[in-house]
Amino acid sequence: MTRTMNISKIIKFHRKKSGLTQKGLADLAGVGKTVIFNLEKGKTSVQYDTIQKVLNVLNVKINFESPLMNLIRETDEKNTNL
Amino acid sequence: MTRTMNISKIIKFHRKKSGLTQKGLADLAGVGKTVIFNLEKGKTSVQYDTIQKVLNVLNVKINFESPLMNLIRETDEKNTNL
DNA sequence: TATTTTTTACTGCTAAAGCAGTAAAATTAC
DNA sequence: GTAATTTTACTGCTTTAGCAGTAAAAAATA
Repeated sequence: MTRTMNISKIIKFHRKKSGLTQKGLADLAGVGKTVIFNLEKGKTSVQYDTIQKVLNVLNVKINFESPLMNLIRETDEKNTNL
Repeated sequence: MTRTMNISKIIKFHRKKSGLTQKGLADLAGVGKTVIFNLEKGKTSVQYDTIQKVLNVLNVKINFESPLMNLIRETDEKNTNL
């Protein structure tokens, strides 16, 4: 299921559901406990790859949505790089 | 439409479709040109809010997907904060 | 209740993100 | 073809993310 929602709430909810403490999640994700604390506090000046590490542990996928999105492969077939 | 894809390609594609240069997009997003260059180059150690600024200009939404996602509002109704 | 665990909140430190400027390479336009 | 634009790539600089450590506040547990 796909929904638009702030990261803060998503992380906290999934962490709780996983029965993890902030420190526990941080260790599993390979980040400092401060990152989890800050994210759940609502801080968004967190590096994208750091957030990815956390969401990976929690089994949360990041998707991008736009009207043009489905045109990428079809019109730009040569861009197999990147 | 929703798809899982790397930010790099998404940004470059949408920027081109918008007829913007890297500098042009950077200015509209209020970030440095280096950010656009790095993002399109594939760098992921970019701050989340910085990416948001860029994607906002390009009309790209970030969604989060997980099996638990639809349970958030229902089971955690009091969390209207955050 | 008291005790343990967890969360919040601060610290000083190191590494690096983000910036503007410049210049060369590549692309596009004429 | 040349000229203009755009992209790539590098600078030095300032700000800050992320880290571990500590401690107090809050929450959970016995």
